[in-house]
Amino acid sequence: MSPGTESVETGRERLSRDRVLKAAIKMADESGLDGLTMRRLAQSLGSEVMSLYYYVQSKDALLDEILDAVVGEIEPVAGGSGWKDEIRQIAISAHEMLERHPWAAGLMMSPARVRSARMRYMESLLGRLRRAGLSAEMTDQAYHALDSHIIGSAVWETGYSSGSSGLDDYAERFLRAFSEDEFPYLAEHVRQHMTIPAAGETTFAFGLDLIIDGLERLLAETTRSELS
Amino acid sequence: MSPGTESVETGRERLSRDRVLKAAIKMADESGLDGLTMRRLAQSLGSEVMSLYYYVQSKDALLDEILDAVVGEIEPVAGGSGWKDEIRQIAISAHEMLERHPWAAGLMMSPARVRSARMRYMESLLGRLRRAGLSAEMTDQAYHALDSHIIGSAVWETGYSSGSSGLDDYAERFLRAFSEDEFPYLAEHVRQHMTIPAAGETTFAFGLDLIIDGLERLLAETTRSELS
DNA sequence: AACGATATTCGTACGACGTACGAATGTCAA
DNA sequence: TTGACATTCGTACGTCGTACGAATATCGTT
Repeated sequence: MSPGTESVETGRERLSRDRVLKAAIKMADESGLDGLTMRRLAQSLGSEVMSLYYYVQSKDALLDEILDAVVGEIEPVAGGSGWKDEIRQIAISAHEMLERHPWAAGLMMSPARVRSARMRYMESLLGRLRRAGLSAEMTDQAYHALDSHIIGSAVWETGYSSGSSGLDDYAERFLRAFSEDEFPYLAEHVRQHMTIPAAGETTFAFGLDLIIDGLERLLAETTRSELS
Repeated sequence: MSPGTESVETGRERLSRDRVLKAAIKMADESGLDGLTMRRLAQSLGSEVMSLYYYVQSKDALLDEILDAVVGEIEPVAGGSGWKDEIRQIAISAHEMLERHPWAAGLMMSPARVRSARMRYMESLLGRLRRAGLSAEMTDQAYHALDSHIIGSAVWETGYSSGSSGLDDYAERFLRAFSEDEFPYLAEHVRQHMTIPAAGETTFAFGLDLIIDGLERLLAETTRSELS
């Protein structure tokens, strides 16, 4: 029982930049961005608030970093399978990342938060489009269409799943809140969501293919008119 | 100079639910959601904080209300011009609303905030799709594709225009922050944004038409296979 | 082993936020 | 004038991010 022998008492390790970031991501995943508090974060690490500021300049900087960390989870795509497939894979990987870390969607909107992983992601998407034969202008538009869809879908799904308990409870209360005569289509829509469980994946892919197929057609038109 | 004669001294009128909501919208438009503070709001109305709570149950309820107010600005579309045009008009009107009130995009994501104006908007969009001949399932998917695009685009544009001063300054600093050899396509993309001013409208319409045209094609396929 | 330098952790305090509670004030009918 | 009700506000609490500087731990040198 010499002092200093049982070095760890409450399981509290030395802090580190990495431990702080990991814990922050975990907390955001579990409690959302609002649940991520410097005090709660410190507590979860067995430390005091101000200790965090040795590893992070500010909460805003912390958000920058964990955003770039999760963006880095988007898998770089293996080449050689045609631009349609490759873009599809990138988009789906991004979508999966946003399902794991729904809070990231809201952060991705800001160009002020673009860091290295995000730049690599943008570069790969832009590159595939451009090399598929799209003009610079069209690449630009296509990129935004894809990103809008990815972020917009994530934002939607987040909203729908965040209804604490089961979605059905909410949907039923919602249905009772208005007359079906007045909103017949809306009623049908809500019922659709109740019967089909977790259609997120399918719905995302539906819109994605709408966009990609549209691009393919535009591309075909362009090249055809260039030949004539 | 009898007391009580000059009833209004600092131009401060009686408060009212309407004045509170209008001021809140104005403040959110000018300063963003973060800039909308109960204290600042009271100040702008020449009142004290707690006076607001006579007209509004909580800040959260206030957000619900101003969201529904601006959603109500989306123009109901005049019928008779074909479903493609009508859906296009609804989407564009929604997009314009979100340009006027960028903060609304972030709020729209939550199904918990669906109120009457929002329900009317959803009903009209769902109705056009369904009456165009889409199945219930396809209507569902199409609706989400459209909404994702609308919200996603708004979120993007918000980010890009919120760079305080000119975008160009930011873009140039951004360009210097990385090597063009490493990110050639990204560099081109940023330049694209610098040269073409305010491409928001065009870019939005580009993606929108991609989706709508895709729906038209799917619809054609469906009806064709039904006939056979 | 002792010391000084550097790295790491933390205690205290400030101003901003949303809002609960109840008292103060205004308005108007009887 | 009085009482009832509508409207406004003062005070106070607990939350947040974080500035500042003091406390403590760690480690290379002697």
